[in-house]
Amino acid sequence: MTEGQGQKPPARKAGSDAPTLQDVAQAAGVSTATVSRCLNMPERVVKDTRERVLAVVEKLGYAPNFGARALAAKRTNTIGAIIPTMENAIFARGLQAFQEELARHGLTLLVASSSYQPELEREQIRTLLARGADALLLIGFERAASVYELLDQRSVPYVIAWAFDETAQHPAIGFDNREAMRALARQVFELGHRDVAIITAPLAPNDRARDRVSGVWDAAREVGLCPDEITLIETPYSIENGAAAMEDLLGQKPRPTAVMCGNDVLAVGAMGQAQSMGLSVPGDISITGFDDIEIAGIVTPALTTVHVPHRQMGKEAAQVLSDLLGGATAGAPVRLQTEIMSRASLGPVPREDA
Amino acid sequence: MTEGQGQKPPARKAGSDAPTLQDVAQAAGVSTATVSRCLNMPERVVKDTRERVLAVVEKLGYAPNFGARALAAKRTNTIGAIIPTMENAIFARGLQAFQEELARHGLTLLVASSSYQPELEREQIRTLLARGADALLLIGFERAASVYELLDQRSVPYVIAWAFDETAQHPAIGFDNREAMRALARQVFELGHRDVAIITAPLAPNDRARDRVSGVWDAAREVGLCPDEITLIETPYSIENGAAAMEDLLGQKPRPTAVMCGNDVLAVGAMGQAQSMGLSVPGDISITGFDDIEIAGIVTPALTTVHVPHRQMGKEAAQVLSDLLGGATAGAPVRLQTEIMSRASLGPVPREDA
DNA sequence: TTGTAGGCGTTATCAT
DNA sequence: ATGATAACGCCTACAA
Repeated sequence: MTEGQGQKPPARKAGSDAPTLQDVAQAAGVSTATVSRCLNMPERVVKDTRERVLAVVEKLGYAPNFGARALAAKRTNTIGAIIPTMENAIFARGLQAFQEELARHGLTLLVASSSYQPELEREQIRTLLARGADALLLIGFERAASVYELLDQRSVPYVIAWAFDETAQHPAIGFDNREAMRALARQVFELGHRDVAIITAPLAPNDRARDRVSGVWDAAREVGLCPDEITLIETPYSIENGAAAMEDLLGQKPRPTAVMCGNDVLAVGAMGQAQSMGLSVPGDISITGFDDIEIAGIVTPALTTVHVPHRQMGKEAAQVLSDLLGGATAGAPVRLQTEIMSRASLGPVPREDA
Repeated sequence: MTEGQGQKPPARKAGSDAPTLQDVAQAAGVSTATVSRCLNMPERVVKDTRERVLAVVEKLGYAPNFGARALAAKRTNTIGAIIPTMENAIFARGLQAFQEELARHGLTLLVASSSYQPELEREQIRTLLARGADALLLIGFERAASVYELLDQRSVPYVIAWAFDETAQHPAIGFDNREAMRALARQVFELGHRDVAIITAPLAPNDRARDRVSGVWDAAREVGLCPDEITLIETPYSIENGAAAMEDLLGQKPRPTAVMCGNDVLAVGAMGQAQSMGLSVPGDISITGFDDIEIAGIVTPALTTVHVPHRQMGKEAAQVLSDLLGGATAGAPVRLQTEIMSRASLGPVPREDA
């Protein structure tokens, strides 16, 4: 020792650091190993010392350093989720349920968002893994093969949500976007609509959106309509964009009598725009949505849409991951049921008066 | 070496681990220090080797282990935020801006939610610090002194948002909830309303909600009303709860002619309920909100509410933290301006017909 | 410009 | 039941 009088090192300029295992061990008069055991395998230490140690832990406000723990244990009890955006209420709701269920299993959620950009998603996956995520929640199937290879090679458990594909080779829990939208579109066509338009989120980076559009096309063909005749507008998720898209649509020569939207937010925007341009919904024009978020039941008229069990999906996804981490082998994709919520915004085709 | 023939250790049963600095260094024929420098101080390594190293990094898909890095560097470039709930759109919007601005400064956001529970918030703060958060974003001023002491002792930079108090001893950026609500309440009283009710989020764990109620009381006193005469219902944030609260209110003896809600979500629920019970808004009853979220402009009639610059607040909060981390000394609390959005849901008091 | 080596806080394997 | 002690992956003086 070069300087031998002080008990403590010279006071640091900045505040003191967090207490460490070392600090606790010293204060309790035991080794760091014992403190560690008190925290991780309490039954393997005698009651007497355990209580003493835990008292010190409490008193010092000790919390294990996460990084160090991850480094040593190679496990973090953390699940990473990469969602396209946080601003979308449906992801928020599903994630909430996901995280509640994770907590029930002693797992923590780490969220990242990809802004619907595949490269960014890839980046975020790496980041989450570097941060020690033990498993991942992914949205939709579509991503570069190399991403799946990475996950596979590192043997990182993952589950895909918000989409369903019975042929998919990945653990998944979701619903059939195409089938759900087809069912809704059938109702639209049965009501006599033939001049139909679609407002959807951008299709390129979004397989769920594409599936929904395909569903409309399927139903169109069933009634002898050519999908090409269906005007399609792609625009990002927001009420304003929905309104702008509707404005475009209303300028078309044979004005559509029904507009099917890829989600409720676009639908609400579209509806507001139609009304503010003097049209009656569904008197002059029918509008449908997808997701059944809260606002769908609030607007006037209430929105006919597809109900998706977001919370259930989040919860079951968490269970799947927990099982996977427990060593379970991946099961077949799980398919959740959707339900058409028939409300007021979809009505029969208005009588011709052109 | 006990077994000396294989180049590689026996293949692991599970997938391979992530590549390490070691791996990159070996493949590039340099030391780990050089690889580290290539990543952290590229200018301090010659172009030739740098390119070679970075190529290997790319090829191997190397990403630095976050925990190890934090351990060694004692810095993570990560900012922690503890918000009461993710389900509230206003926090979502502000956080989004916060995170965008953080990214601009090379910082990453880590979010945790406290569910409006002080003990949980305290817990989450510890967790975020253990995870290496360099600084924190907190919502509202109210928390145990011991929490502030902890932050202080560890000299963790932090900023408080969504609230303003000129006397506060903490770095803060927000708006004056009380003053904003008082201004809105004045308009309500000026329109002749005297039978007023309040629907608010639970007050106990929420200083912002309390401030807003105080604002109404202030305005009430200004017109000679006793705050006690103002019915007050506390209920958690949700459209349905707003509706239920309104149902209660409409059963009262002198039915209120105006209902001021602590936030837009409760207001929208309240409005829907009033309408579905046959009342006209604002013909029979006026309703106001707070926050000016998107839905406020969508409902019919559009909601009179207080606009809060959530995005600006998020952005500036990020700047403050970035400055603080850069060594800047904390400035005075910043006050952002709110604005009353006069729309259709607030009208004059209906003529008496009792 | 590059390499060597010590240490960051935990866990886990051995001894004891 | 408890205590040493070697990793874990990275950063950073310090040396060369």
